[in-house]
Amino acid sequence: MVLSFTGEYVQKVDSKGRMSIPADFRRVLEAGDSDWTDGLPVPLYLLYGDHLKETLHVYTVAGFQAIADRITAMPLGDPNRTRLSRLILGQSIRLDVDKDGRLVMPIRQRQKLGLTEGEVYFSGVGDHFEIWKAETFSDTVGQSLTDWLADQPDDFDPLSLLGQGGGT
Amino acid sequence: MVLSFTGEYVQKVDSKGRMSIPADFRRVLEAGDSDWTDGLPVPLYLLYGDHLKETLHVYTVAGFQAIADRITAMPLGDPNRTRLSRLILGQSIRLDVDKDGRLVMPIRQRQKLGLTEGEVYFSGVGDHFEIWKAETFSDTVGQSLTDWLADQPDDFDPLSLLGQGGGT
DNA sequence: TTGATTACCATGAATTCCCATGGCATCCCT
DNA sequence: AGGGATGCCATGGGAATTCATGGTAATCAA
Repeated sequence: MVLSFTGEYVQKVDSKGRMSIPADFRRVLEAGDSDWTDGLPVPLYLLYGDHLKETLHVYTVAGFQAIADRITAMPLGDPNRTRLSRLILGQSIRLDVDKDGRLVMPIRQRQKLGLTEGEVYFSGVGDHFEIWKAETFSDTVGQSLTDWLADQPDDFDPLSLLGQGGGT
Repeated sequence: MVLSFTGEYVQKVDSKGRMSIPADFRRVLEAGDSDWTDGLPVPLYLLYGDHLKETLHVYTVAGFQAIADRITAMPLGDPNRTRLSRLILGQSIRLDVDKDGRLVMPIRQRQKLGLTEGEVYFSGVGDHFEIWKAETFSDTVGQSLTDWLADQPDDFDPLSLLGQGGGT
């Protein structure tokens, strides 16, 4: 897998639903569209399928295309193809980042996050990144991770959870 | 394993968060990126996951890729995979060493170390190296190591702690 | 028309880029 | 062996950009 989206960022959302996309993520989005050149708006695919509870996922054009291709490659009668089509293809939209580097998130998706105005949390996950309402993230995912860490020994190293391989 | 990051160094940090990466470490970082050639900026991955309390870890491109691969090789439903993704992939960024051999540490990571301006301590740990605020290191880790040594017999040899193995 | 979008400026802070300097260590030449 | 000459290393400083964010005017949609 290509390492692309990494890191986490907290950004503000104004009353119009505008939010700055972290500059690093914009660079990845630009690179992920073969048609993009300097000056053009930066495209992205926003996924909001029902399987995503309190978060939205963002893919580059290339990344989304790859997923779409795999879905359309499935047999026509396969019920899973239909389900995936509805969740992924049916529940995603293509959007552009404006020239100030901001994404204007449609009101429907904002509502899905329970987001009106305030802060959002971005988290890189390699081939895509997640968008959360900042509060929701820290109250749920962030908290459970912190709790889990607190239960580990003082000198605990998460990398010890990796399967085989050569570490220290 | 090939010897890579070894030794310790203290370097200055200016008000912009710039710090010289020890030349020895740069050589390792260069070698750790198969795409790197003379003249190109030297890349590295900076880890700042919540499990790292007062320190940051730096890996070569190859070293980080190896870890990322092992994470993504874990089963999708495994809760440990999710935790590792968030701690390692979500909380790390790729950075370049500038042409003067310095790393410009983003303000967020500087704050995590409680670092404003002053000195940092670098410590080689084989496949990666650690970055500490110099003061923090000497007050905590360095001190506890010194204390522990003081409790050992005069003729104590740390190598006696090694398991089995070769050598005279 | 009225609220909602979209397109355009504005700005302070953060970050990048470029150039400069003193200290060492190395290499080379005679 | 002496004496540069060279080059890398760690640091400092200023100018030029980029970022994130807020505000206002122009456009839409129904």
